[in-house]
Amino acid sequence: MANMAYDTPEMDAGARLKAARLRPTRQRLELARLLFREHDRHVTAESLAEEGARMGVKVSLATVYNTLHQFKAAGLLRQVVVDASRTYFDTNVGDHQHFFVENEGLLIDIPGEEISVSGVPNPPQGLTIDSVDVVVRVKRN
Amino acid sequence: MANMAYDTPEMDAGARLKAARLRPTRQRLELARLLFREHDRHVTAESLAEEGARMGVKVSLATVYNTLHQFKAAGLLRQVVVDASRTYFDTNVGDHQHFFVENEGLLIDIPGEEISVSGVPNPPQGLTIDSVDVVVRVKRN
DNA sequence: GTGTTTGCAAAGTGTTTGCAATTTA
DNA sequence: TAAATTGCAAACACTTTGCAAACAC
Repeated sequence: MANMAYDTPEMDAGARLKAARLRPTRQRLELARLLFREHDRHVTAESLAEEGARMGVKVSLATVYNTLHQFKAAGLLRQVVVDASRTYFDTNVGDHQHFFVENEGLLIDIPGEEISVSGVPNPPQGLTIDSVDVVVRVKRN
Repeated sequence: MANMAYDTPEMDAGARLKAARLRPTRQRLELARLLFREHDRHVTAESLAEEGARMGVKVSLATVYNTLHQFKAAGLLRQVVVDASRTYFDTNVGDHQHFFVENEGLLIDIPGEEISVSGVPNPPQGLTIDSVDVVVRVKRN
C-alpha cells in the first residue's frame, strides 16, 4: 500500500487513527466517522458535539475539544482562524482558501488552484513562513 | 488658557473624534492620542488598557472595549482577525496585509502595493465581497 | 499491569452587558 | 435638562484543566 495519504476520504476511521498513531477509542472512532464522512467539512467544537448528540454519539464536550486538537496535531484537520470568538476546523487539509460569510459563521472553500497570492515579501530576519492564509469576507445582500 | 495651537495632540484627537461624530470625552481623547500617536499601531484591548495605565490615562477596560469598537465602526480602526483568542485593532486602515508571528502575538504590516491576490472567484449567489484578508503566518527559527 | 483517555465540574480568558452615576451638548 | 458615556461588577461564551474512573495495549 504505497503512498497512501493519511486523509484519503476512502480510508476508514480505524485506519486513519492508526496512521495518526492515536488509540482507536470509541470516542475518537465515532468522531472521525462523523468528520471524515464528507471530504470538506467545517466544524466547531460545539457544532461537532451537537452533531454527535444528534447522531447518538456519546462524547463529552471536553473530549471533542481534545480530539479536534489531537487530529489537528496529527495533520488530519486544519484550523481556520476567521472569527475572533470561535475556532473552526476543516477536514480539507489540502491547499485551499475560504470565503467567510460574516454573521452566519459560514465557511465556503475556494480551491487552491483558483486563487493565488503574489508579492509576499521575505519575512523579517529570523522568521520563516508557515502558511499564507486568505480569507475573503463576504456578506449576504 | 490662551493660544491653543491647532496641531496639539489634543486638537488632532478632537478633530478625529469630531469627524467621526463621537463626543470628545476625556477617555476617548486620551485613547485616541495614544492610538494615533504612531501611524501603524497594532493593539488589543488589553495592551491598550495597559499602555493607558502606564501613561497615567484613567480608563476602565470596558470603556477601552467600547471605544475600540466605536473607532472601528467609525472607520478609524481596522479589526484584524489572526488569533482565535484575541482581537487586534490596527490604526492603519489603508490597504495592506500582515505577517503574524504565532506564539508571540506580533503583527507586522505588509504594504498593500507589495502583495496581491488574484483569482478570487465570484462569491456564491447573493454574497458580496467585503474584504480580502491575507495573513502570512510566520515563526521564529 | 501500565500508561492513555475520558468525563465531569471547576477554573480560566477575553469580551459584553446592566445599570446608577457622571458628563456632554 | 435630555441624551450619551463611563465604570463597576456580574454575566457570558468558548476553551482548558485537574483528577478519578474507565479503557487500550
